[in-house]
Amino acid sequence: MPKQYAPAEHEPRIRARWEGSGAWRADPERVLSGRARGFSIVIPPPNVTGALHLGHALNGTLQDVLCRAHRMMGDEVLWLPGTDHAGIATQAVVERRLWQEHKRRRAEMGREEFVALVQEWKDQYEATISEQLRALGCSCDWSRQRFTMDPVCARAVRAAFFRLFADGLIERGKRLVNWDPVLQTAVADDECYTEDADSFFYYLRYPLVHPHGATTQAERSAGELPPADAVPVTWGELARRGYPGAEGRPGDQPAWVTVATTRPETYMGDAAVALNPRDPRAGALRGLFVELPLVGRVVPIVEDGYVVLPAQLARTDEEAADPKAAFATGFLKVTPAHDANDYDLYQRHKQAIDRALGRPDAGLINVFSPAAAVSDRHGWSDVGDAHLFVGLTREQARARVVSEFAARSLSAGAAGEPLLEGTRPYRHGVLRSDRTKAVIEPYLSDQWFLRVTDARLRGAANEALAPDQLGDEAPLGVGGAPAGGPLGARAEGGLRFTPRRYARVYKQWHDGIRDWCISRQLWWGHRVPVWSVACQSVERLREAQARAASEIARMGFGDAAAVVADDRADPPVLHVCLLRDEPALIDALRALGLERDPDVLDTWFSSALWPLSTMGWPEPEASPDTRGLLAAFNPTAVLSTAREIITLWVSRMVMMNRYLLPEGWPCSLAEPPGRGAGPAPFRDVFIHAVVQDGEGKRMSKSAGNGVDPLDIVASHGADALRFTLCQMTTHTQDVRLPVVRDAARGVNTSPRFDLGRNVANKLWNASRFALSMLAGAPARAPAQEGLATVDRWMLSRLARAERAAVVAIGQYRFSDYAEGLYDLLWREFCDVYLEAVKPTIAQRPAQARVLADALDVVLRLAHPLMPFVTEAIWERLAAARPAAVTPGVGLGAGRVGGLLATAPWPVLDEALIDPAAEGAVGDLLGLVAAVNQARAAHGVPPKRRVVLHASARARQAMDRSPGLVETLSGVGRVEDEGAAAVGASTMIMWDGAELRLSDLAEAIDPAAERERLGKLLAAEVEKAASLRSRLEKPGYAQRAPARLVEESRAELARSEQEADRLRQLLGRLA
RNA sequence: GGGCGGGUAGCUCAGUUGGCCAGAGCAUUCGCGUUACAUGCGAAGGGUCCCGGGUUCGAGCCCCGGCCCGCCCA
Repeated sequence: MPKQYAPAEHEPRIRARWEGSGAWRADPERVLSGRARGFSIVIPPPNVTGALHLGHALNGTLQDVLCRAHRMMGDEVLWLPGTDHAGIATQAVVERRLWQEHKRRRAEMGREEFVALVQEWKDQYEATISEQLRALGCSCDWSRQRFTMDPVCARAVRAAFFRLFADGLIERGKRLVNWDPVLQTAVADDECYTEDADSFFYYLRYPLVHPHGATTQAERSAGELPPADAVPVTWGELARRGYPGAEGRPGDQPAWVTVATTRPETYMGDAAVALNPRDPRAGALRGLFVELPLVGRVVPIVEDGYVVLPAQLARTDEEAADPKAAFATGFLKVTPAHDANDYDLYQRHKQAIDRALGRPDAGLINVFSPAAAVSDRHGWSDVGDAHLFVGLTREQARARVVSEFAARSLSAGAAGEPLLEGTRPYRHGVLRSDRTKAVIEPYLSDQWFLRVTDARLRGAANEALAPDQLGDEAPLGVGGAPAGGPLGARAEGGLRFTPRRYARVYKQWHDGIRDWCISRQLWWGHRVPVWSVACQSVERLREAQARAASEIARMGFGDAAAVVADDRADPPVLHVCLLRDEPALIDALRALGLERDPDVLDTWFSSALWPLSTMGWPEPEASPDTRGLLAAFNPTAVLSTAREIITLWVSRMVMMNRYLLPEGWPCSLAEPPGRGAGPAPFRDVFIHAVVQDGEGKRMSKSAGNGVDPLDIVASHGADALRFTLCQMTTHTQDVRLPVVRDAARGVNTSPRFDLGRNVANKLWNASRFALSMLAGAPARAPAQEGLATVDRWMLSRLARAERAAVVAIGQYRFSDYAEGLYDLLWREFCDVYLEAVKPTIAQRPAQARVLADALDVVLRLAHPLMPFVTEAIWERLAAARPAAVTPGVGLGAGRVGGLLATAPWPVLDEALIDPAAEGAVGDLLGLVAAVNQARAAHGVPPKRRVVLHASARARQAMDRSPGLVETLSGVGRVEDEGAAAVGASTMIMWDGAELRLSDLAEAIDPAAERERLGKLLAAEVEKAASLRSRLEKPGYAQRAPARLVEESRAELARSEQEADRLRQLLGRLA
């Protein structure tokens, strides 16, 4: 074996052995027949837009640790890999490349050709991603790799959509969405970012009017038609109404209110002006209206607490502190079709506004085209004199509105003040599209919505939480207490988050959830399976509905088609959702005028089905690759992911799984779905930390601070990468990884990975040494001799480490797992045990056996974390180890191909835990430390063997672990206490007494000796003083537990005794 | 504005119901080519546990009030 572990020489070969063995392929039969417990994980599918980053590597490592550990513990493991089509992201990337490389637009090539092109891109990246995961050693079941748009997943999407549509949970409606005017599609909040921009508040004057001219209320109720023109309200009238400040204005002139806005270009879409009911002007304005300049629309004034009072009217400090208060006038233009807050405000005052404007939904006045240019063809009809804005872009329209308002005034003649009262610079956040950087337009459009607010979805998701997740009491066994089997079949009882605090995030998100817009105006994705036709009237709609229903029934597709007639839509529209593409039926629908919806579904719709679709739902038996999977492996054991995914994905998976699987699952899929009573798709959700750079910044391509996991595999090896990532994974929300540039290789790396590399190398060398000793040991000799204390110590440490590893893994404490292994391997197996066996192993077959067992146990415990190096060593250990195993140690053989990856987790009897041996070796290690400190203080050359004059007690302790102290501290000879010292000598303190150490050199430096003993004395005096003051404090003896008081007293006595001895030694020196 | 996480050695982090003079790795300094490993071994230095109060025999940990960094939601 070479002196250094060279990962590149082993990793490809071992990967090939693993993958060739078929050990990763899950067998649902073993679960369904009760022969093994199932343990499954579905991978959070990476986007096909790019290569994996360090976050993926971290998550992949954690999942692999869990899978490998459970596989070794005897569970049947399914780790299901796959990728996500990432609709908008992928389409945008491919469109950009298409333009850069071929100067072509997708519109020129048509939908089919474009989708084929994206497919090619996807194939390429999917291959890259799976290769990267393999390079990390991920033990995924590659035979079952899925893609969110492959036929199996597509079937699930179709079935889920159909089910939800038929149950009335999917509906089409006009709503405000985030609109990317470049891609011309709705985008989700998480596909946008906010950027601060310098802008202005514009102050626009809207004239106050009586809407109905001179008609009185009495005349109107008598059916008199109002005059066409509104009648201006004068300042005089306002003054009579008690409007503060109106007296100062010319009484015969028209009055106005001033709205403050950052978006004057949307004023054509105004449906009202709002002010706060607590505004002192509110009363005077009640019943009045304003007329929009140029447009001529007369809109009502409504009162709503949402409106910010201007700073001078603020009643509380909090109101005054609102940054908008400084800019507010108290009047808000309400543009429901172009602002989400205005939309909500409109919903609250819908009756009043619709009545004032004369028809239902009249407030939704969309004045823009999908490209965000002013348009009178998308819902705006009363253009009036505002036609001069039509056709302008948003930016042009803003400038033109401002200049028109500046140029016009309310009253004719020089006295008139301009409609533009002024502008003030204002810096505020502007929402932009991730993909195109375009400013997002809140846009009113027809979209498909999933009513996630329904109790069957949101309610079911919240109810899935384990009851103790939201309580204040810490649950027993955070994140899953091990109980039962090796890793514990935790008691049932619902979804659990680890760390637990994320349960609250999950719950709170649901409480504020809105219906989910699931349509996207893209080409890359699952196309909405609905065929529709708009009808001229409700009567026509009914006719069309009847014809479609009879066609469907006649052709025998009653179970595969759902018909919905929407008579509230304008115009009324008939929708038919199809479970499958049935060409004959589609032709028949076409003949009735129905056309397929061009939109595709939001990517998260298919992601939400991932634990179902990957396992073949709704027809798992249809293919050999999915047969049995759903029943055996859904619910999965755990989902491991990043925290921003809780809302985007975790919640939606829970809703879908609970909705689509029947109550009492696993049972027959033919059972009717339980209406939200099915199981959650996983028992645990582990939220891992986000890896940041050394400054606490998120790693990103654009910032150039990212680390490519494959660069680390190349430089340090996969095991080193895995160890370091695991070791960092605590339960905090983020972890920092200092990033440095490796100029020679032109890549980013981190010194932290050296730790992992060193650990792998340490394991390699320890094994190399252990194997060489085993080769020389008389393996076959029957072991008559008992075990030395240090052997029992080693077994005890192994037994404890095994238990600690199980607990750490079971609680997703990956850092504890890694550090526990580090201590076991480095501090105990290498620093102590390997040193201890050096002088004795050749004569002690039993010790050789313990050594082989210890190495085997270490390899097994470390395998989930560092699979490559442990597998490489285990190959060699198999040939070198003695046939017999130490009693109490259970080490089964590899189940498949002699692979460690398929070998059982070690079993170590409780009886191996030996506190006496641990205490004894601990004492000896204290002696070793004392000797080494004395050697260092006197500059004794490392090679020089010294003489230890041991007390009877020391000698006895040493005899039980022969050679241990000698090897570790360079003691060449042990003499009796009374024996004459050779050469220079010194005293060391051990167990409250001093021992002489001699033959350090020809002479020692008295100054150095004084310094050393002085330091020891000072420490001892400090310690004794602290103990004494504690004991002297009133109440300590009475109130502290007796055990502690006892210990303190004993410790003080020992400390004082040691200090006395040191004083004597110092006195003798002087 | 609401919620959450963090602040402990130069750096990255442990510190589980409050109880040994507060720990690890890296970095630093000194010694070492020592027959498993220099990706190693031995030793040393290094701390106002963010600040201020409180509870307690005892606080890094619990309570109250601040400050700073970060994340999520609105």
